[in-house]
Amino acid sequence: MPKSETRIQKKNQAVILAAGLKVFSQFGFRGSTLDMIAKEAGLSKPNMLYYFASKDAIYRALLAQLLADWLEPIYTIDADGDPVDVILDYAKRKLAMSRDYPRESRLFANEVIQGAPHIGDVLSGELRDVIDRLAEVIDGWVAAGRMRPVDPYHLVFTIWSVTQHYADFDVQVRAILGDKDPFVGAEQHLEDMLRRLLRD
Amino acid sequence: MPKSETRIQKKNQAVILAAGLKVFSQFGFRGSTLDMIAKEAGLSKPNMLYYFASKDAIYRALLAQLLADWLEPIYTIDADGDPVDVILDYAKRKLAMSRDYPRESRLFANEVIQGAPHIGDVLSGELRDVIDRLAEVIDGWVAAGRMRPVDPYHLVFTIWSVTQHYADFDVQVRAILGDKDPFVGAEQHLEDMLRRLLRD
DNA sequence: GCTAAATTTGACCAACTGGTAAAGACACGC
DNA sequence: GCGTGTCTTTACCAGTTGGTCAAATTTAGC
Repeated sequence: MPKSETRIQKKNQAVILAAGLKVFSQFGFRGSTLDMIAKEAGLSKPNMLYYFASKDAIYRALLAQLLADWLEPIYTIDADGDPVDVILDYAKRKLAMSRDYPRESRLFANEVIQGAPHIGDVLSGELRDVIDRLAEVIDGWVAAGRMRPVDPYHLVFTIWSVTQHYADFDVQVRAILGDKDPFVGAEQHLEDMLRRLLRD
Repeated sequence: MPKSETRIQKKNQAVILAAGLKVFSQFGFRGSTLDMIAKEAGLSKPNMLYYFASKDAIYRALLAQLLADWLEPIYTIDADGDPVDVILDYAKRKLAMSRDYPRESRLFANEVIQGAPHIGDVLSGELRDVIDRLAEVIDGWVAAGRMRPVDPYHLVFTIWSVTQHYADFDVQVRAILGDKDPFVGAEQHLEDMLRRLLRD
C-alpha cells in the first residue's frame, strides 16, 4: 500500500504519466526520450526522475494501467446473457475505447508490434487465460445452439483488430474518410457484420 | 534513370534494404539506429552511408517499395467479376501478404501509428484516390443488386485491419493460439465472415 | 599489369541519450 | 519562526546517435 502520498506527488505522477502516454504512444519505447516526456510534462528531467526511477518505470506503469483497463470488460462478460448481445456489447465498448482513448491503443500497438518485450509474459499468461475462458463460454453457446458456430479465437481477433484499427491507424482512416466522423459508420458496420456472422 | 549500376551496388543496396526492413519494422524509424542496420547488413556504418545518403533515405526507399506492392492488387481489382469473389480474393491475397511479408506490414504499421510523418501525403493522395475509386465500384455493385449494401470504406478498413492484425500483432496472436498455425483458421474465419456480410 | 574509378575503412565529431550528485528552495507541523 | 523532510534545480557524466572525412584498398576496363 502506498503510504501517504503527498498531493504534489499525486499531481506530478499523474502529469508524468499523461506526458509519457502521449510521447510513448507516438514514438514507442525506444523512440521516446526522457527529454521529450519531461518537456511535455513541464518538469525538468531530474525532477521527473525523482518520481519515477527510470524511463522503464514510467513505461511499465502505463502498460500496467492499460492492461487492467483492457482486461476488465472481458472479465465481466456474462455467460448467461444473449450471446449476440453480449459480444456486440463488448465490441462496442472496445470501439468506444478506441474513440476515447486512442493513445492507450497506440501505446499497446507499439509495444506488441515491436515484439512485446515488456509484456510478453502477460500476453501468454493472464491474457491467454482469460481468452481461453472466454472461448469456452462461446463454445458453450455454440454447443447449446444459441449462436452460429464460430471460431472464438478468430472472432476475438477480429473484434480487436477492427476496433483498434480506428485508433492505431487513425491518420490513415481520416486521410481516406476526410471530414466524416469514422466512428459512426464504424459502429454501424461492425454491428451489421457481427450480427450476420453470429446470428442464424 | 539509374545509369549502369554495379553488381556490388545492386547487391549491397539489396542487403541494406533487407537489413533496414528487419530493423525498422521492429523498432520504428526513431527507435532504429544506423549501427543496428549496419550490423545486420554486415557492413560498416560509413560503408552503408556510401550507398544511402542517410537513415531517412533507407527508410524512404523501403516505404516506396512497400506502397507500390500494396497498392497493386487494389488497382487490378476487376469491376466486372463477381463482387463476393473479387472481394474475397483481395482479402485472401492481403492475408497471404501478412503471412509471407509480416515485416513489411509492421514497417507500415509503425509508420502509420506514429502519425505517418513520411507518407502522410501518399495516404491522403494516391491511397485515398484509389480507395475512392474502389468505393465507387462497390457502390455500383450494390446499386445493381449484386451484393448486400455495405459501406465500402469500412469494408476496406475491416479487411485491412483483420489481415494486418495477424502480422502486426503476431506475438499476441501466437501467445494466445500457442502452437496452432494462425493463418489456416484466420482464412476460414475471414471467408466465412465476409461471405455472410456480402451475400444475401 | 596499369590506371582510374569504385569501394571500404578508421578516426573523428557535435548533438543527444539515460541517468547521477549535490546543493538549494520550499512546505508544513510545531 | 524554525527545523525537518519534500521537492526542485544546476551541473555534470559516460555512452550512443547520425553523419563526415581523408586515406587506404579493391575492382574493372584496357
